[in-house]
Amino acid sequence: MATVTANGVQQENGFSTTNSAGRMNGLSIGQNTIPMKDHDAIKLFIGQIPRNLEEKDLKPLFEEFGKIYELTVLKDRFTGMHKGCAFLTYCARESALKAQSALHEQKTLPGMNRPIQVKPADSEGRGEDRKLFVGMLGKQQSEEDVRRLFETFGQIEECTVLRGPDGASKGCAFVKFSSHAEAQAAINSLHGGQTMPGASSSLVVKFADTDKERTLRRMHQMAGQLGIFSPMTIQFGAYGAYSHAQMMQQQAALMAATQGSYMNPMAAIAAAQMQQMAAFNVNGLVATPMTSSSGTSTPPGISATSVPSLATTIGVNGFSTLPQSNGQATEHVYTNGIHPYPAQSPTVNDPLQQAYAGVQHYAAAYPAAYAPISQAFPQQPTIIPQQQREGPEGCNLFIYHLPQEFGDAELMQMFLPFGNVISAKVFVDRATNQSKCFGFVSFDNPSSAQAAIQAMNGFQIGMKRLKVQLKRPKDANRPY
DNA sequence: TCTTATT
Repeated sequence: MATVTANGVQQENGFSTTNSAGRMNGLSIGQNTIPMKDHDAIKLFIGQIPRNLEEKDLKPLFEEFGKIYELTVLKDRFTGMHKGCAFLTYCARESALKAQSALHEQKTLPGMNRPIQVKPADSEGRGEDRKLFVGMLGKQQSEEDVRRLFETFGQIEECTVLRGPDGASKGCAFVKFSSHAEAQAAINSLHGGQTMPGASSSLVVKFADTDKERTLRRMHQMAGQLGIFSPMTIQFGAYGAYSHAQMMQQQAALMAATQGSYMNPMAAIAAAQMQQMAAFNVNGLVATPMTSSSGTSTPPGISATSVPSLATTIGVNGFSTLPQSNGQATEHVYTNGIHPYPAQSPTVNDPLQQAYAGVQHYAAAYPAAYAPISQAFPQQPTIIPQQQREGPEGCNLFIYHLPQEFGDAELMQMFLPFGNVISAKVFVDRATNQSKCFGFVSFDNPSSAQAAIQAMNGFQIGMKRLKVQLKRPKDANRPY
C-alpha cells in the first residue's frame, strides 16, 4: 500500500499500534487480545462513503493508520438504509490524528463527488458554537479569499464556500474557528461592515444554524412542498403579524415539542421524509389519506405505523394553534401558553379535522397508481360553496399566489379556521380551465377577515407566499 | 444566504 500524504506532510511508514505513552493497546490474556482504547481516544466521523461499502470494505482503508477499536457504518434506524457515513474509533489516539491528516478531504472514494471526510465526531467536543455562516459574499470569492478575510481573528479549522452542482458559488460560506471567542470577534468586526463586489447587501457574519435550526428549516421547507399548513409555516410564513418575542416564545415551544417522545407533526414530517417519494405523485401532490376517518387506507409504500397519520396529526394538532373566529387572533394564540402538540388522539368529530377536507381534496388528485384509494372514498365530505356571495364591506378578501392546484374548496378550507366563510372562489382561465392563482374569500364579519389576513398574509406554500388583503370595493377603478 | 451525512 502506498504511503498516504496529506497537505504535503509525509507520513511515517509502518504505523505503530502503541499509544503516545508507548503502551500496547490490548489486554493480552493467553492467546487472546481484548481490544482496549486510549482513555483519550478520538471518535472520528467519516463522511462521503459510497453507500455500497460496509464495515468490512472500509476496514482495510483505515487499518492503515492503526488498530481499529470500533467502526460503525451509520444506518437509518427504520429503513436500515446506509447513510453514507460512519463512526470510527482507533485504539490509539495517535492513529485517529494520522488518519485525519492523511485522509480528510484528501481522496475521493469511487462514485462520490466530494472527498472523504475524516474528523472528530460531533460528540467529541463543542461543535457549532464556533462555526460561522458567512452570507452576501461575492460569487467569485474563493475559499482563499474568505480565509484571508477571517484569518486575523483566529485559527481557522474549516472554510468552505457553498457551491451549486455546477461549482458556482452560492455566495455564502462556513468558517469554523478553533474557539467561540474567535468566531465572536469575527462577527463583531465583519458583520455588516462591507459590501462585496456583486453582492446585494453588506456582508453577513453570524453563527451557523444549529442542527435544530437546520431541522426546523427543512421541515418548514417540506411542509411548504407538501402544501401542509403547519404551525411552522404559520410561524415563519406569517411572521409579519407577530412580534419578535412572540416568535421566540413560539419557537421555544416548538423546540421543546420536537424533542418530545410522542409523535408530533414535525417528527411526523421527519419520518415522512424517507417516504416522501413514495407519497408523492408526479405532480408533487400528497397521496396520503388526510383524515383518520379514512385511516384504514394506506397507500402503497406508506406504513401507517412509521408515519402515523401525518396529515391528521397536523390537522388536529397543528391547526389547533390557529385562531378560531375571533378578532384577537394573535393575542389569543400567544397569551394562552399554547400547546402546539398535545399528545392526544384525533377525534373524528374535531372540526379542525374537517378543516383539512379541502386540503385532502387537493391531495386527492391522485395519479392512476393511486386511483383505487381515491375511489375508495368517493364521498369525502367536501364543502362546496353554493354560489358567489359577497360579505359586507371589510369581510371580503383578495388572495393572490395560490398554488396552481388550489380550487374553490381548498381555498375555503384554508380560511375556514378564521370564521364563517360564505364564499370562496378561485379564478379560472376560461380558455384553459387553469387557475389564475388568485381568488376571493368572503366572511360574514370583518374580524374574521382581519384574523385571516393576520395569519395568512405571507403564508408560505411551496416557493410562494400568499398575499391576503381586503378586496377593494367594487367602485375602485384599478383593475388587478 | 445554512453543506453531505453525526449513532
